[in-house]
Amino acid sequence: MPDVTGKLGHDQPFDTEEAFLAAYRATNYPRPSVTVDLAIFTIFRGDLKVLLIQRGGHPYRGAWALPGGFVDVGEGTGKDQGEDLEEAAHRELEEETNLPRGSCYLEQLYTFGKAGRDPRTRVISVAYLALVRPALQELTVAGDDASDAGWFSLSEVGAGLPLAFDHAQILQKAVDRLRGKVDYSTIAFDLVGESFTVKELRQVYEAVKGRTYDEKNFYRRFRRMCDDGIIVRVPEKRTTSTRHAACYAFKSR
Amino acid sequence: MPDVTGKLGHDQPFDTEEAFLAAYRATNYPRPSVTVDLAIFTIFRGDLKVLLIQRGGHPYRGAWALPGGFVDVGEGTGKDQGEDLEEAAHRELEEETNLPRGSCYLEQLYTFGKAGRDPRTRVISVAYLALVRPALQELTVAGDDASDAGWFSLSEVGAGLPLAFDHAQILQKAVDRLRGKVDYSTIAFDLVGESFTVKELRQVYEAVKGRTYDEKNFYRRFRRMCDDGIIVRVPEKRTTSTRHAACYAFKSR
DNA sequence: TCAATAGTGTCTTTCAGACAGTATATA
DNA sequence: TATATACTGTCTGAAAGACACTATTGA
Repeated sequence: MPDVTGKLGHDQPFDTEEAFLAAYRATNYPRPSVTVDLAIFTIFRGDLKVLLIQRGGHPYRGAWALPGGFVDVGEGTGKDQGEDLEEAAHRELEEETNLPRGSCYLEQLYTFGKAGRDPRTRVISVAYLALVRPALQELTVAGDDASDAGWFSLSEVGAGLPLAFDHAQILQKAVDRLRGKVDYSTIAFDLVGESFTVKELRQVYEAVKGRTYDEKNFYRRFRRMCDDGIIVRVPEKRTTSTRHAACYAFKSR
Repeated sequence: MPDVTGKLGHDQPFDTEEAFLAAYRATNYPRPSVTVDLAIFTIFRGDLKVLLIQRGGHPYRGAWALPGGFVDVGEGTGKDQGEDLEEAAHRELEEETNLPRGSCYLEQLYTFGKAGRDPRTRVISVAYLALVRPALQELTVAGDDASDAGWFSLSEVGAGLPLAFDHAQILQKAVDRLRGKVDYSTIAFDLVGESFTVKELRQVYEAVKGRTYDEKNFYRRFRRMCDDGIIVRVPEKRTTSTRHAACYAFKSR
């Protein structure tokens, strides 16, 4: 039944909305828990990696899972409703990576709400997709610390590393979104350093899409982005080998 | 804090997952209400329409809103967790349109979870996008019945018809998704009849995108879809004017 | 001067947009 | 036979894939 009457376990009528809200008391109909789960990606040595944490307790004890946590809904009353969904995602991202807020790309992915996906109680999970630049990667605890968190190649996850809950499904959706979006958006620029060479950007595309790109054709595509003002030259030069490569930066506006 | 330890308001340790779950009791941490809201579109006389219902009670009494309702989470225990999120969307769609399940296109759109979006209590809304074929349109109560539900042109909604809650934002996102997806998916076929002429399909594209398409170029595009086997000829002919137009059908597989 | 990587040019196909013309059926 | 609508063809430009060549710099 739709909420056409505005009743949320309380009877009508009230003349004004103020009066209604003042008298309103939330019902005790069962409510689900709502979590935010994160598919955090980075690129490390030409490989697309996802951040996983090992579960210390039941259920799925010992299994690897996407990081996440509960959304703070405050007291749930009209006044104190807690944090925004997106705020929760930012907070979790910050907690998991130790990176300053706003340093990573973050977008909502999909909401997973099958009954029984968590054996404890009804949990609806709003999944987010996050991208960490290689330069920031070393700042994350997960980088070196071989504790209960780590970056995993997608091939590892696919081959014999089962994930907790429906996280394999969430991860798949995140990869699909990333792969699809890289073609028609500027999302790739959130997976390279602030300044980058043509080759570096190409390697991001290759890692994300899981295929190679023709070097020459990619140069042309790159130059078109320069012509369009999406990318600008920066004075810097990269000197990894004999000849030095020019550096570029993404121009957000 | 992420749910790395598996604790959901209950202390460790348990040797087996079975033992843990048997002893598990859900906590009384505040939980949000979760609703499913629907942006249901159809095309009527070359115009993209959305289904709105008028709110009979507070808050936003008298305002128009997207149809929706609460997700049934059962008792919230391990055993009885209620209906899947998608199931809730199907149920709402069925209730709102009176159309048989499976007769409409349905996909998850986005989850809206800003604190304060509902003045009563914390409500997280999982929005869905639904499409109703013109042929089915007349079967919906909203068609003729000038009661508390009706199909509205987007221009009407934009110009001086304020929506309740953050539904204007939801609607905008739905329109954007529809507009974007029509170019690279087969979503348009869910807005025409089972059989259709070239012109009819073009009019769907025009209504969705809010622009005109060159007739001849569209024919070419149409024929490519025929060549690719996406569309097949059906014996039927449409006889709206002097010359009869050929009819086609979408070939899902 | 050689080896290794940076960067450029051409051919072809595919598809979209602009535009002009032919075919068919009813009145 | 006239007219309204169904349907077809050509030119052009943007962009992607395949492939061969030139330029720069350190060792």
